[in-house]
Amino acid sequence: MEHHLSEQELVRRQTLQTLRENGIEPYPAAAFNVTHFSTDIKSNFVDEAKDQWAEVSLAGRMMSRRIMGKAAFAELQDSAGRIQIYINREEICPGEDKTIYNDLFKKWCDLGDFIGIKGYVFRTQVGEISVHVREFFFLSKSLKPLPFPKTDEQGNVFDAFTDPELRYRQRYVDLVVNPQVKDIFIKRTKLFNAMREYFNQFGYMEVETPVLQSIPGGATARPFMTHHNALDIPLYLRIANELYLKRLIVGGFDGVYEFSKNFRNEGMDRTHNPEFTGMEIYVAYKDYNWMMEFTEKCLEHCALAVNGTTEATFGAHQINFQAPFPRITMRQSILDFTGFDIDEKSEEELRAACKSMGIEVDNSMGKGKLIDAIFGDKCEGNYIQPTFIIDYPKEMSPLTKVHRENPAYTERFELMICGKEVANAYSELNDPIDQRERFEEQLTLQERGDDEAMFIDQDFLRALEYGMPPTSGLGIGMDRLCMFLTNQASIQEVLFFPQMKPEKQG
RNA sequence: GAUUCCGUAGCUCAGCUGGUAGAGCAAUACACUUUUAAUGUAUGGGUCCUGGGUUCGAGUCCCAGCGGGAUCACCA
Repeated sequence: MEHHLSEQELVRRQTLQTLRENGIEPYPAAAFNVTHFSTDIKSNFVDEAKDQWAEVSLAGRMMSRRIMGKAAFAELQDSAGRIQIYINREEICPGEDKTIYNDLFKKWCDLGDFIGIKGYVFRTQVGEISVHVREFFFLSKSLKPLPFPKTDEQGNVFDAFTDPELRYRQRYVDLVVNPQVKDIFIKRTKLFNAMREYFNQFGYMEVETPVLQSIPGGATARPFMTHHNALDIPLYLRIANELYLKRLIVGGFDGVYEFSKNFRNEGMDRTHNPEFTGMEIYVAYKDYNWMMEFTEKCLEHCALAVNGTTEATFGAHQINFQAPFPRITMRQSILDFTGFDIDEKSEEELRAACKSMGIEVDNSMGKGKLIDAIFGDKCEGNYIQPTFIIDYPKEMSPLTKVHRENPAYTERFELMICGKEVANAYSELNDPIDQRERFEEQLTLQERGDDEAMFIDQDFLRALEYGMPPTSGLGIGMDRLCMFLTNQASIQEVLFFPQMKPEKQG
């Protein structure tokens, strides 16, 4: 593991020894009572009420230090932010013994070490709110030097810790030294909390369904495969949780939802990670029209909770999550951007249309895939503001109820933001005979060479045969939504630990 | 998977047509009682990603590999 230690690491290990030799435990067990956080002090302190700030106790990492002989300034970073502390030798070492200042603080403490301080809040000559230290405690030793970005008065950052590989592999370091990174993840948690809160107010129930599935259903994707030793059967990591949530609707719940880690054994890029988080919710006795309203209000609520406004910036785009969102049928969308009407067209006509538009096609593609190709190529990218694309062709929606007015289409919508799919919802197909036929069509597609067609889940069909109420379901790509709400172009920036190739072992 | 760029001190980076490895911060030592990218003086620190090749000589040129970024393709 550690076959080579740098000069600085050796020095810190030596200092660790020195601490012990002087009776100071570098990793003390006792709790340290924190009474205040850095940013609360800085935003609430007023000079007139400084008596209220006469006893504060903070803990965190020492991130910088400016020693001027018998006095010194340092910066303490806690979970909330940073605050300057002032240490005066005569005050923390009033007696003969000056060890705490001369040795412990000046020599045995390194940048990155955890310290605890007790003292009072004051304002320095240049006006910075700081903590005047009366007592100094050593809390934990840091043996590896952190990268220390510096910022000048104009806010220019020097020596920033920016190498993506290091940032992702050592996210703990990234979080310590890059406060803007921490903010993204705070927003991510706010997003999840806001969405939960929105669902819970209607009494919908958060549930857990299997991650290990013997039939990976509910979506079309290559699964990760594993093996259960005791049962001696193959198992798959879920690619979606849809079919299990619907079983719960069959079981009699009116509304169920789950934040689901899904796993897809496919390519990785800046919008795809092998494991990602979906949210799916199913509500009985509703249809996709109801679900559209529910979705736009939910997202408006979430945007407000995360950013305090429905406005969001994504790259060059200004987007607004204020409900309602426009609704456009897929037929109309394709008509708008290509002049081609997909209505009542045969597979051959669609294939010819694709070719004339310069879209690559092959013989494994059925009507659904051909239409999807046109939409993906010519339309999708144009929807910057949140927009519902509705009424998808039947062939590309095997789990969706046929449209009540036109059997060539289904009652399905996707929500597009900045040209990307963020949500997908249906009036759920609950006719078990129809569902079986749709699965069988998928099987035909599979035989034609479509390796993404769905597997047939016999138990799910059995559940439908017992009867499922009319239901609408919604799936949201949480990572993608998080990217839009935090203005991040890469999924790796909204995942604490994005997938990386294994590090080479030294 | 394709194309392209990158990998040098703990961090951020320089290093020209090949000729003894550089800076700032961080570290070490000393000085300094209100500094804030603290300051001043001095010092130490390198598997130049790995392995081959060309060459008298490779951080530099060539080949292969490893890792990463970007773009494209694939991917409900």
